[in-house]
Amino acid sequence: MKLENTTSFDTKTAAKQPFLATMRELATTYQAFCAYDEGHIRETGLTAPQFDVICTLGNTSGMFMNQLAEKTLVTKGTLTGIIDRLEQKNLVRREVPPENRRCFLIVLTPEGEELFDKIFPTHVEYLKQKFDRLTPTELDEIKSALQRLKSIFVD
Amino acid sequence: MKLENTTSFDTKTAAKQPFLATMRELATTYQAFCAYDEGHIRETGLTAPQFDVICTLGNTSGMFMNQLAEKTLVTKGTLTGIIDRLEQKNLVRREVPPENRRCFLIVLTPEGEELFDKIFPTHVEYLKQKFDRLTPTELDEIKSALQRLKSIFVD
DNA sequence: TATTGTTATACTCTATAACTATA
DNA sequence: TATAGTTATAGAGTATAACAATA
Repeated sequence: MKLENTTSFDTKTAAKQPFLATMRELATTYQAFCAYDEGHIRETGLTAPQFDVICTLGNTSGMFMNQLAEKTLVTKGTLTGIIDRLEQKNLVRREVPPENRRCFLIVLTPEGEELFDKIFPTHVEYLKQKFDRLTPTELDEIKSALQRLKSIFVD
Repeated sequence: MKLENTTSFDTKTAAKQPFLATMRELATTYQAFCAYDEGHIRETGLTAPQFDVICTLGNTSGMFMNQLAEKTLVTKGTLTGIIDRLEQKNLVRREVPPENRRCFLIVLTPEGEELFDKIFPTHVEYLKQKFDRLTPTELDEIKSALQRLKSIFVD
């Protein structure tokens, strides 16, 4: 599960600060989503960061470590370890582009692509099962609400 | 940061599945919040799970391991380690209730309370700075939207 | 000198399951 | 037997910073 934030506040404080309820709702909603999401990821034999890397590389012609680190929100040092383990599993490989030999292009191997093709549509379908309970309007309203919430953390 | 889920999907798939945009919004909003939240937690010298435990114990008369594990969403085995480290820092202690010597009551030490009293209001204030950018109505709309979203993961 | 990525170090957390002590 | 928590095991991710190779 690995949650980062504090979701339990004593009631005295919560009553005085209504925003805490909204914040808690964000955390618990994300938790509920993650619990569901991970239920499926676990079955793939990958860890969540590994799964994320595979999905990020899927349908691309490869990415550099720094791009991949940015997309998946892990530091370059951490990504090195993740890629190492995916390489051991023969799911990705490092290619050295001749024009800039300082960087690696991380590419899915045929096995990696095969896994992606197998797990990705299944995963989307698995998620869709739940999200189908929302009407298109609701889906949109929720998206807008989240965008508004996210906007307060910018700058 | 430690995120659990996949947020990048290729555009082809995303176009066909609008719910992915909403899902991504949930993840990135939570990320934005966490990045802000953790900025402050780091300064306390605690890890996020440790901070969560201290905040959960604040203004209570103590909690049993199993209650605490449930509240903070970690397994009891993991919590043992977290409490061990907080005990080493002299912030919490284990008390054995005479009526049931199978369990421990985890209580903040005076140092722990002092830390809580110092960091908790500061943390709430730190968060409030951002949430004050939302009107009460917006705060409420966002909360409702999140509740609706969370509801799809129940059962 | 700046950039890309690796390595080293050391720690925290995670999952799972077996185990101890108490009830 | 059931419950509360610990311990054992093994692995994965995290942060930070120093480092090598390339540009």
